[in-house]
Amino acid sequence: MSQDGVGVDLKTSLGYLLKEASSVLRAAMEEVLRPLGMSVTHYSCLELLAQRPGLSNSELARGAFVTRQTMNVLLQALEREGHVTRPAEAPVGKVLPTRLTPRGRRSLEKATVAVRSVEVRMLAGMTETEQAGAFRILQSMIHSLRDGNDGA
Amino acid sequence: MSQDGVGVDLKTSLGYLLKEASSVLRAAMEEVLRPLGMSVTHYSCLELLAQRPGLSNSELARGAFVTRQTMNVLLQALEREGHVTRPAEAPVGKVLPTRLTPRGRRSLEKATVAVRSVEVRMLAGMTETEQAGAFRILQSMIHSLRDGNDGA
DNA sequence: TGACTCATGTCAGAATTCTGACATAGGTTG
DNA sequence: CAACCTATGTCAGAATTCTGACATGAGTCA
Repeated sequence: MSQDGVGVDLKTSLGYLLKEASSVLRAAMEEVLRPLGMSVTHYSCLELLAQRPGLSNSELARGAFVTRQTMNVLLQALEREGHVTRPAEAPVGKVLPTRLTPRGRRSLEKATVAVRSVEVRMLAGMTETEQAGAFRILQSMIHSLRDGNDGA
Repeated sequence: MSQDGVGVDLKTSLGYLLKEASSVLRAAMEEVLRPLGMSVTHYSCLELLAQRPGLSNSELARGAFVTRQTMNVLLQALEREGHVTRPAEAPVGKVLPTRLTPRGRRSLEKATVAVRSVEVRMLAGMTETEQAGAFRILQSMIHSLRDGNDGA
């Protein structure tokens, strides 16, 4: 009655499982980051800046999967706490390139260790081949959903 | 510089990709549900009730990956709009079994069609074998993160 | 050059979700 | 039976994120 050919069976739905996995991952990350007084978005922002210094507010927002307004709020807090710096005026256009301070880098280091432990735990029991397969499949899903044709 | 052996390289991180996939999926679902005046959590709740009638508030919350307080707010709205019904008093304990009304069922039907189109699009380009592999891998991740053991 | 379009940073208010707290029901254990 | 523990439903307030809106800078095109 619930799946008469038209329903979405949650027990076998990849979308539902994806949401569950994401939820569990987020909870696990929050758990290890809480003792450091850091949220997941918080950490994502610092990690992005470490790997790609000089990212703008909007670029950080896209990388952390939040709106640029949300990232702006976070950046203002991080700036106030001395974890990141932004020039008072934009070198070009309106884009303000953001950079980690030494303090932000130290803060990130501890967080990275914690997050890495979660990622290692998540990958436990998966072979390298399986991990590569998972990577490819997730990318396929993302690509299919992004380049979406207009709804039929 | 960014991954001196200790960093988490976002470009190759399965956790990051998982978050991205989940984000894109959510956006795609919101896009098709918006014309129906329905949110993802909204839809999740109705779909859960269709497949497992009589679920309690707390069980629905776990199934939709939100807190029971959040689900309670949603259920009160759905009840007010006549999409679900709950008995005034608990048959046993404090648990209030929730059920879809005919109206809720009709509302869900439209949403299911929309969500199904997203899921189909997401799976485009994946063979049945790949889908089965993805399913197994996601379950493995969830299991490993839940029971902190290395699932090896 | 001027009009148009797009992306950005930012402020403000709304919506959503969460954390904290409380009372109550049921099971467990001594 | 009594004490304890867990789970549930619910209220209230806080935190987070989002949508709407505006001004500005850069690129495009006629």
